[in-house]
Amino acid sequence: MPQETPVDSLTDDQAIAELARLANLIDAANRAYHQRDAPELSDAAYDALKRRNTAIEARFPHLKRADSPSEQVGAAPADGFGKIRHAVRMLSLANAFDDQDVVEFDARIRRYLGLDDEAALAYTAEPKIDGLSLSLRYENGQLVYAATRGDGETGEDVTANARTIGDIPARITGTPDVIEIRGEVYMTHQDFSALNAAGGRSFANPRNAAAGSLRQLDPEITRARPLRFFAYAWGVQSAPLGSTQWDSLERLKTMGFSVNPLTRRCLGPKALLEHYRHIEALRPTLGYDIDGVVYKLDDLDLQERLGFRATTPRWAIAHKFPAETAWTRLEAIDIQVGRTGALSPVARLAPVNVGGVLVSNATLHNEDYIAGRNSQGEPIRDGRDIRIGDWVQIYRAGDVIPKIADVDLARRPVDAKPFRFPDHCPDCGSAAVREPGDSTHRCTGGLICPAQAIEKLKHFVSRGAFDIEGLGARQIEMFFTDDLLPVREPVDIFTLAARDAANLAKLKNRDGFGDRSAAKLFEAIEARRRIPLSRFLFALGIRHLGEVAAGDLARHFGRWQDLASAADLAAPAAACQIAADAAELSERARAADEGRRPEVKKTRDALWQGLSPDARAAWEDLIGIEGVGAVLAASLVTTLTQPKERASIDRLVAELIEIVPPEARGDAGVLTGKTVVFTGTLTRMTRAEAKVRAEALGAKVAGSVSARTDFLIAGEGAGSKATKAAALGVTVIDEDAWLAMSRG
DNA sequence: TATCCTCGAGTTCC
DNA sequence: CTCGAGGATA
Repeated sequence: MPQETPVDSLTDDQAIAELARLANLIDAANRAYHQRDAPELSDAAYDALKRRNTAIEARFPHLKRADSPSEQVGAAPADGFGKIRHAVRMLSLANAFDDQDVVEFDARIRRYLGLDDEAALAYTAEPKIDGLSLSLRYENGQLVYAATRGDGETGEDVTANARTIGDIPARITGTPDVIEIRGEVYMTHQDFSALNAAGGRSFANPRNAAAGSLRQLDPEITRARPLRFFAYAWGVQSAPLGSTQWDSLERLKTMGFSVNPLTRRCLGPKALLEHYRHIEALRPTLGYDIDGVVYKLDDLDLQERLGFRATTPRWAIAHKFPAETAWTRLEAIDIQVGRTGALSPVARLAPVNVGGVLVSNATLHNEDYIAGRNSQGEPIRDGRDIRIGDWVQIYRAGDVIPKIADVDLARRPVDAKPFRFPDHCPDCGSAAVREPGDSTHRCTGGLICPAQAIEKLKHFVSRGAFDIEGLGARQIEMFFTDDLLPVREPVDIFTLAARDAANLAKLKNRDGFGDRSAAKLFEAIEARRRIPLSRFLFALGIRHLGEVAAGDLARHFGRWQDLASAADLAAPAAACQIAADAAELSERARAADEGRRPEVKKTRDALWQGLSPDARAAWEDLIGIEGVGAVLAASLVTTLTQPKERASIDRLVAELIEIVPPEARGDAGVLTGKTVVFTGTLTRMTRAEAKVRAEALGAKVAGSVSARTDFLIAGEGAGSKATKAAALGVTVIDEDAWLAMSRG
């Protein structure tokens, strides 16, 4: 890299050239950051470019460019692509990494369907192409749009580019009126080498090349790139394609799509594994990148019965090939502080190429992982005795997260010492303690720890939470340390505009902001003064309270005020729970020392006796919510009733216009709003299946019978629950009645 | 009390 | 994407 001329000694002409060069570099970096099709600059290098640009602009204000990078916020969403909402979510798949995982996948499905002893199930197995997934929508046989996967819900409209790909027919015949075809866009090794040799830019690997080519603003550039497409799935359809996965794929072929020729139908996990080895053996000769084999349950009716987990279908899995590895030196171990105060060690590595990606960091999880053994001194799974200066073998777990696979003890420096985990927060200096039974050290600084505060704020504006456009991690860090417009807690975000108006120096005149971006940011913030209760709760960043639990709580309470008062009522109970846990822990330790059996129930009961009925009722109500247990409840209640935390939340609430209660569950189901409990053995469907069924009909499925239960569904051999239900006057129905009801 | 499943939290590179 | 642990269940 050439030595940079100091800003002060630049001539006007040199400054113009330099500003142009910087604008180009920064623009390219922004695009790379956004489009993932080029190697990215490090944050430090990126910042250095921006700083130099700003310095030159300050020295030569009259030379500032119209498209100055300082006018743009961070990586501007430079997309010329429209957004398209997928009619049916684009899925991701669960992964299997060894034979055992595949056997379990099959076993899980049989268990769920209650087919334990029956003949082997049929699956399809096909190579998992390492490209990018694309969804094609055809209406009356015409291609109407093509969308990238995006986040699964919404993708980018790349229709014009998709039309230039030879494997993608513009028109298909003999199909349902409306159908979405899904598949993978990829580039062969040969085409990839030719493209890179032809000059212009060089891509790191075929996948990046395919991604970069598909996301060209000019479709003519895409046309010139040798992209290909394999179809493997379908979304909405007005008529079924077949009754099995296999038949449907055959149907796709007759429509004119390429389906991977190595797709096979296999009976049972053994056959799947055989085909996996076959594909693995052929891998080097295929001429395109694959990263595993996908297995799907063949029978579509069974697929439908199995349904989905949060993000993945239960009826499919991706069996990944072993990851690539590389050796490098561990130069240092740094400690990062998370939003809950967790201290996480990170390995700083001499940069090394692992499967086409330059890796310089790797997670080390916690103290035990680095030591290779737990606090009792027993070796732990995956753990290694890792020391600074060691040669370590890196792989990317699931081809993404860098991890340490192995340590070369022969090359360990003689003076290398075991890593001593810090007992203080590297950021605020507070004690960092590791609770007994916990694997992580936690900073006890709470609200006073700046690292925690920043991470909490980042979480607050993140996607599932307040999701404020134009306010990402980078901006949060900037505002946190800002003297004029500080943002130290969530409420500060909502007072930004007013404070900016009152300031002499305006945000829009700052580095990294312009007229437009400042106004847009304020607009985005305004829009969030109305926020769904579930998002609001999730945004608070309370430990153990994630998106799902936040949704559960929101549905249960409906209004923020109701939840807050419930927390106030339950406060003594939460304190009691925590005290009882602590007492139990020390009692167990003492009992172990003295060689007697611990007495825990008594103390717990004694503490519990002292509670007011109101407190107890409020607590029981919380614990009664499905998915909410004592740990979450205690965390929630103590946070909400801690005076400083609560004051901060109240300040935030005062700035909001409305915390919107969740919409009542659609009244589509016959069981909407009802709470049902299952007991005994169901003979015609498994418990798990029945639960999903009931929920689809709008019911809440609880584990135990209470006065709030509407129906108890009693299978064979129902016991105490049935007795209790009778005593409480709860309606008890048998399996036949349930089947009739659930068919509606 | 033990076991299974799902969620939460933390992390990397693009 | 993975690990740990919370929560549900047998």
